[in-house]
Amino acid sequence: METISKWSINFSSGVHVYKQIINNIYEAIGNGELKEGDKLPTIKELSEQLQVNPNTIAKSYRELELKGVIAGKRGNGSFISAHQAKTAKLTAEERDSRLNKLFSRVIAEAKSEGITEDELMNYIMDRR
Amino acid sequence: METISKWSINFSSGVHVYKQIINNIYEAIGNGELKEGDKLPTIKELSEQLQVNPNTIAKSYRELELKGVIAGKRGNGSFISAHQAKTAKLTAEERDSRLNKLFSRVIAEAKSEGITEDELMNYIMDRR
Amino acid sequence: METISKWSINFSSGVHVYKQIINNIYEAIGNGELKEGDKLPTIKELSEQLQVNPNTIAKSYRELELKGVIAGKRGNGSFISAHQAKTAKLTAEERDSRLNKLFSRVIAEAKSEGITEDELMNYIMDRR
Amino acid sequence: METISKWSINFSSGVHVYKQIINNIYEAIGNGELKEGDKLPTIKELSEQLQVNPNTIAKSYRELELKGVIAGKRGNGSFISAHQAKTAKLTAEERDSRLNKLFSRVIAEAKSEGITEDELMNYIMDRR
DNA sequence: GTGGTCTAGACCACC
DNA sequence: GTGGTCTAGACCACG
Repeated sequence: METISKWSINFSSGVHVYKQIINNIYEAIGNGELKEGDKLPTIKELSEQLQVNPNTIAKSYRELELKGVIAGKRGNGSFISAHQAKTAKLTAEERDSRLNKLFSRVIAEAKSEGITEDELMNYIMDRR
Repeated sequence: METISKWSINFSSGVHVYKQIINNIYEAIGNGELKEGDKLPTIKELSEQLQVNPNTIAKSYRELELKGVIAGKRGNGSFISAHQAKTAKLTAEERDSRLNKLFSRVIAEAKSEGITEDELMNYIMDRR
Repeated sequence: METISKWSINFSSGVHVYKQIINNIYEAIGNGELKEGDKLPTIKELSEQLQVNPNTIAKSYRELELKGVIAGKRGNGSFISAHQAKTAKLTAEERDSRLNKLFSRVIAEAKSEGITEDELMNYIMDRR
Repeated sequence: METISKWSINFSSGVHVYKQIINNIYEAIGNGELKEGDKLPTIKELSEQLQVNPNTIAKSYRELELKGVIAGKRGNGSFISAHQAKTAKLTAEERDSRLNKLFSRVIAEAKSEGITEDELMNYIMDRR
């Protein structure tokens, strides 16, 4: 559960917060950081960690429960459900296509903010 | 202008429509599909093509105009502005701050498309 | 917050309503009536007080938010942001460019209120 | 007519272009640069000088003609009308009140763009 | 309840 | 005909 604590929410990304939480959970499942039967962080825990209102976390969990990805045990927290519902892996082709689009956007956006492509790349390298 | 017509909107991705439009435009600029002085599709055109309310398109265009990325000419359409080194030389501090914001936003959006942070990083590394 | 309630809109001045609202906020900040962290009137409040559609107020607030002047907290209202030296050190060139734009804009707005360019300049000289 | 040629239009001031033109004419009358019987620039002349569409100039002249401030002579241009319709001089008090508001806004707006009050004042001094 | 997005449609400034 | 403002009102995310 401690490894999960690098989740982060961007409040001005144009992506709904509850959706970002869902996405993070999907990613963690894909990563193997969360496996069948693992316990998810409490709503209260996540709420404090991500600085997000508990209701918002609850909404994310509710939506995942509806899809059968997780299951809530009354008073015991929520757990990754035995039923798979994997992240519907993208084909390598589709993934690369999206990455191409995404990255050419990043470059343009960076430039429009006065950042060169080199500065961008250096930043990303340092970030690892 | 015909090459642009493959823009598409995902209404259930959790990413705001006006933001997706902005992203598409940044992508096209990054791609080289749109260059300085090029004419953007008319608000009405895009509105019909993407099945989105004209005001929503207008909102996207306006936000880009405020950022100086495009410029609207009444009665003539909107155009890609001269890309600016206008934001002037940034301090290292300010530059890193912008990069942080930009990149954390990108991560959120990537995840909303089913791309993990690792996949994103690997892609960028390979790209060098 | 009560001192703010003397804001007023002139619907026939030829100046856009959303711009007048922005101007009022800038004025209040310049006056010292609004300081960092202060709460702005609710969109709904201002809307009723000024007899202007809520969306128009929202547009003003959003534009100021994009510029980093204010920040909106969902369910809590909008607040004056920490005033930034965030735009970083400007080059002399860029600074003069911004001053040119700003000041020529101000002249246009002054004239729209019946103030001549000479009166404006004299006022500023006297002010020193 | 040559002295008039310092009129300028700001297209992003939030003040309608046709209104700016009207304001400029009122100011010129107030200044004494334009007196009763003086000939106004041709629509075509002004259009080229200000880089504004002739229709827009025409609209400004039409509005001034309706108010009796100017009078058009078929094929001879437009002239300042004998009837006064002065600029409805502001009281010194009212004028100073508006200038106070205006200037405190300018300072706040400049600051929010990374310009100090000193830089602003120096710029204005140099501008004379 | 608050900010924010989106739709729909009227009207206007400008070309 | 094009961009842009404003209104009106539904609906949503978030607190």
